Amino acid sequence: MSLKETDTEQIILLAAKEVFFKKGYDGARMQEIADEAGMNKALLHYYFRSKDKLFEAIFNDAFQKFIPRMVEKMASDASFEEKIISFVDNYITVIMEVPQIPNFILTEINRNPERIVEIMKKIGMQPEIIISGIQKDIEEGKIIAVNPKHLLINIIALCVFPFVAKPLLQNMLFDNNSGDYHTFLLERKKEVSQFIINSIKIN
Amino acid sequence: MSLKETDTEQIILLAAKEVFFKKGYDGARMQEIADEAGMNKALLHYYFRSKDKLFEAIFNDAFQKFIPRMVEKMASDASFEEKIISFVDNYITVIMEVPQIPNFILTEINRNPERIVEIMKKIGMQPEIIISGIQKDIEEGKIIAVNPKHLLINIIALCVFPFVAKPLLQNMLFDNNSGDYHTFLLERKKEVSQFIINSIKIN
DNA sequence: GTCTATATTGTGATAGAC
DNA sequence: GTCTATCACAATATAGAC
Repeated sequence: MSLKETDTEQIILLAAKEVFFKKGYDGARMQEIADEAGMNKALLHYYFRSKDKLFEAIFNDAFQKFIPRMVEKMASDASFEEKIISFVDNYITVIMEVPQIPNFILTEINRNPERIVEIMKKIGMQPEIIISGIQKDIEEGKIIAVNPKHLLINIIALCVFPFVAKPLLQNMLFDNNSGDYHTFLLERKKEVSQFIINSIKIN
Repeated sequence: MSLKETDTEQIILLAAKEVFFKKGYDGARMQEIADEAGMNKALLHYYFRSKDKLFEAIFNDAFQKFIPRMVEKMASDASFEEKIISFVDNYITVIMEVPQIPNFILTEINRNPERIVEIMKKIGMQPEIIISGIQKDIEEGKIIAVNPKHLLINIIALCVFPFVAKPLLQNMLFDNNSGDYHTFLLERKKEVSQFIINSIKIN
């Protein structure tokens, strides 16, 4: 494949990402993507055939980024504290690089829940490994007895929610000063892991 | 106003809610709302003039339900434990009555963040009252020293996130068995308040 | 108030020149 | 590979009969 061909394709993907992230599938317009990419609508179809195919490329890539790399972190031999600190810090850092992803993914998944079944198979994220990892830590007396599924959801919720609800929380707590909210999100790396550790540590 | 007029209006609102909740503003079609309501498109415009106006009616109502009634609960003289238990139980119960609301509100707010400023004024939810309430509990030594804003977000995140991410979590943890997930959400009333209390209690 | 018919504009997609 | 022109259909909104 020539360099030029790959180039155009990447420009389209970048533009499409921009528009789909902001407007969602239904709100996005091929015309707007073309404008954003500085080219013609027809060219989008030449490279991706349809709006659907173009969207799918964006969605699959974003979904990969959204799914936390939990297995490596949580299934190690480190102490639970270390595992939590490392996971939370890493996950929030990753999301902050493309903070629109959580809202985009959750919106699109709710719009079309059937999509999940097929996606999950491709990814193979195996939550059972994390669940049983937590179970093991409980049995070894490292943390108090909790329902692992609830704990897992709690961890993810604490990391992700501030990004999904950003416009609301930003206005509610900081009068829309985006710099403040950014600082707030950085603080959360420590706050969240501390919050979790406190709630499950053995006294 | 005659009974018949109010009747039709209510039927439209009910149908619109159904469709807007599922598809969002951009995905919703006036035709589908009309079908759902068992009447003609023209009638929707007769009662609400435009898709925008109809949407606004739905959105404002849903937003009211989404904003937790925190002030009453959190500003009382009860112990912090009691306040948390009461708030979490109540909020999750309210959301479970119309579980599509969190995703609907967060999607639409991200799609059009400008909307918030104006809405927030109307509501007057005064988060400062809750923040300073938490501050007071800290000063009185009822709970450990934490950043009140982070604690507030944590509480809301733990309650709301499982609804926003339902399709994902349901598939991830329960192989799409919706009965299991419903039970899981009911369990959270206790799990979440316990989780919060553990993390901030003084040893 | 409620319906049918229609105006009008928007939007994904393709044909065909260069 | 990239562009212009255009098709075909979808969607909001209105006109006007009943």
